[in-house]
Amino acid sequence: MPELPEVETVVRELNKKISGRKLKQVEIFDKKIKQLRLPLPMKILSADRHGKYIVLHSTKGKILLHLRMSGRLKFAEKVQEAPEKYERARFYFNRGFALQFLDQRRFGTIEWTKGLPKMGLNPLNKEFSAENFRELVRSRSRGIKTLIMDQKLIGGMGNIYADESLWFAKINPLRKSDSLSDKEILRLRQSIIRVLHAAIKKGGSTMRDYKKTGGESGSYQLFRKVYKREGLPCFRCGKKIVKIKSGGRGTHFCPVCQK
DNA sequence: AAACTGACCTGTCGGC
DNA sequence: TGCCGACAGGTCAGTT
Repeated sequence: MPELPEVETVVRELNKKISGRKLKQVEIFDKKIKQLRLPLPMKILSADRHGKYIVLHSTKGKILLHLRMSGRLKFAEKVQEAPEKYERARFYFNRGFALQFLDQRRFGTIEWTKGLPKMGLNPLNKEFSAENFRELVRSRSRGIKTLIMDQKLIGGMGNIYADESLWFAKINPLRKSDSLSDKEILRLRQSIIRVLHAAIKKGGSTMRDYKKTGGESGSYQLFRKVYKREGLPCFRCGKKIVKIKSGGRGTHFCPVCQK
C-alpha cells in the first residue's frame, strides 16, 4: 500500500512524535514477526525514509520497518492492553506513548540492524539528476514502468505513482526503456518529481488501508489522473483510460495520449 | 546479469 | 444468497 509519499508522510510525523523519546518495551503479537532482541531501553534519535523503509535511528542501531501492502503505524497517547484487530506489534515509549504496528495482510516486516538494504536513487534528492536517470534508463531494455518501480534502481516508486508519472510524461508504460528519447526521459524525470512532491503535500493517497499515524486519510487519491480510473475519460484528451497488466501489476494509462 | 512467475496473507468485490 | 475466482499500495525466491 504505502509508496514513497505515504512513507515520507509517516516518517515526518514520527520525527515530531517520537524523536528524543525513550523506547522502553516492544511487544510482538504476530509470531510471523521474530523477536527483535533490542538493547532496551534505548533513545530514538530520529526517523528516516530509505526507499519505502522506515528507519528509526537509535544510539545503538536501527529499527527497520516495512509496511509492504497493508501495514500502517498508529501513534497512541494511551493504549489499552489487548492488541486491537490486525495489530502485529507495539512499541512502548516513556510517559505512556505507544506506536502500534497494524497489518491486515501480514506482509510487513520489522528488524533490528546496523546497516541498510541497498537502494536505488532517491527521487527527491539531487542524486536523481537528469544524467543519472538517463544513464539508468538507457543502460537496460525493459518496460519503462517496471524499470522505475525497481527498488534497486529507484527507491520508493510504487504502482500508483508510476502510473501517474507516466501519464504526466505522456509515455506508454510498456515502452522499452532504451527506446525513450532524451526529451521523454527529461519529461519523465520531471513528472516523477512533480507527482511525488504533490502527493507528499496531500499526505499520500488513501485507497484502502493507508492512514497517517493519527488515523487521518491522505487525499492525493482525489487528484489522481489514471490510477483506478479505467473506463473514465482521460483528463487531457477525453478518451477512455484502459487497464492492463504489466509485471503482474494493474497498469492504467491513456492509449491515445501516452505514446 | 536481467527479466519474468508464483508465492506470501487476508479481505473484498463482481459474476454466475 | 452463496460460491469462486480475480484482485489489492510490495517484495522475494526460483526459474528461464
